[in-house]
Amino acid sequence: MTDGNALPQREPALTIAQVAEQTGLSPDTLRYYERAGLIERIGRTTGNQRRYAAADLAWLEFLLRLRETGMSISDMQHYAQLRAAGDTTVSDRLTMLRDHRQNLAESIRSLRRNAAALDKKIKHYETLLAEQPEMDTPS
Amino acid sequence: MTDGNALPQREPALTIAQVAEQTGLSPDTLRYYERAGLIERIGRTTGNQRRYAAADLAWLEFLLRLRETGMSISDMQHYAQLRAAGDTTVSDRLTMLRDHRQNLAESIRSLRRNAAALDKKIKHYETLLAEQPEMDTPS
DNA sequence: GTAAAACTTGGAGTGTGCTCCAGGTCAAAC
DNA sequence: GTTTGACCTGGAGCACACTCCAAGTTTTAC
Repeated sequence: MTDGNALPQREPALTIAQVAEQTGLSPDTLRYYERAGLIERIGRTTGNQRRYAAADLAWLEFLLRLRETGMSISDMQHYAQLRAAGDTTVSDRLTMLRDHRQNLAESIRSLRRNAAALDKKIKHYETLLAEQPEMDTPS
Repeated sequence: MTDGNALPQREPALTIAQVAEQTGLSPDTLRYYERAGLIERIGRTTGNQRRYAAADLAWLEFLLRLRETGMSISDMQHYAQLRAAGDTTVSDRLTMLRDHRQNLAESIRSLRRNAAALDKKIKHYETLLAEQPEMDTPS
């Protein structure tokens, strides 16, 4: 939201390939996120090529955190819209984050329960193998 | 194509709808899993309708655990093939489970890191709101 | 015995989140 | 100043994990 669209001063201004490198996303995915409205329109060179500012990077990294914790694209779109709408949406964003945080806590708990059950199964197999170490040699 | 397939005695023998109810999977998904080879062919009535035995239920529940911890269908297919191949594959299955368990541990760690970062963001927003409690009343 | 509900199959369709492509423009290196 | 590689857009295509459908059969309830 600087000017119409010009690049602000002398910020780092990374190319899409550099951002891809740093985030682990592909250039295609970066363009897809922008099209999908997860990212506000990135500043361009006079030749219409994207140049990412440090703030864009930070926002991308936040989005990645949401993604890695299982937030859907459509929820991220919603969050991005709130963010774009300005300071009056802070409490809505907080609500979204708290909800997401709770879901996350629950899914971590669920994973830990399943991990414990897996450990049991693994121990069971280990016992089996310890009792019959070689199947190749019949009695 | 029935026989070679008859129902064993007087086991519980649940219908597909009952298994769907108990596992939370849809009947379509249960049939899909069977077609995909995640489940061995389920016993049938003389009229060709599926009747699930207790062992089928137990296997399904194990599959669900793998699924919930992020194992792909194709990996589950692989595991199911090993299982169908009999006791000589126990050590291969153990290897798969250990690998999966390690991936799971790493993804739990990652989720916890992200959860901590989310907590920071949430606190930041809470502070913001505490400082400017009402935006509705301009100064 | 019959009507309604549940089940069967093979195959097509769907939502999500990318990923690839064609045809063209732009930037960097020489 | 020209070549080479990076980038642009709109749109098609893809992998995954289901989900739905049509047309027919079986089971259950009465």
